[in-house]
Amino acid sequence: MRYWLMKSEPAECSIDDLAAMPGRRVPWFGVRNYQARNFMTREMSVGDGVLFYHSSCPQPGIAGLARVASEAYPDETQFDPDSPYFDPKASRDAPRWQNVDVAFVAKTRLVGLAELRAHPELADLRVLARGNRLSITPVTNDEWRFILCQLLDADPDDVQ
DNA sequence: GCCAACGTTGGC
DNA sequence: GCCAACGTTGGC
Repeated sequence: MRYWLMKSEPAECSIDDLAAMPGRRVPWFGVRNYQARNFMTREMSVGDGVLFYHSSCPQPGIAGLARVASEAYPDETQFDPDSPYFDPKASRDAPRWQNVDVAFVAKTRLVGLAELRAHPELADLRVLARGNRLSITPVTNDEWRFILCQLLDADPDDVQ
């Protein structure tokens, strides 16, 4: 079981939008970065924990919890000429881009960037690294546990 | 709107 | 394979 932080622009798909989806899940389409894609195809497993992060918005930060709900499979939008994510170099026979499904777990309070940066325990959180632009980043067990405790207002030592 | 940082492209 | 130019990301 691993943990991930996945960025979504709330104007595209907010945590509330995810909660309102049929089945409360959505294909994580539109990833067009090889490193992020490889996380989905090579390192994610069904059931992995996801920090749902709102980016490019007035209040960037963690907005909820989700779960990886499928193996990776070809991202439909790469084949659709009308999609902004269309990739003319992709074909059904040779897809370039993949996505997993992500399922809603909970909406949380907004944990903003300033708050995340204020905790020394999160000094190495990938999404906080200078110049980071990856839309999917790994989260360590300790980081996951610490952030959950922040959300639950609990002491990390009391939670396993 | 600015701009730092990074990924991708394409000429050589 | 190098690297300059360009496009994109994303916080501020």
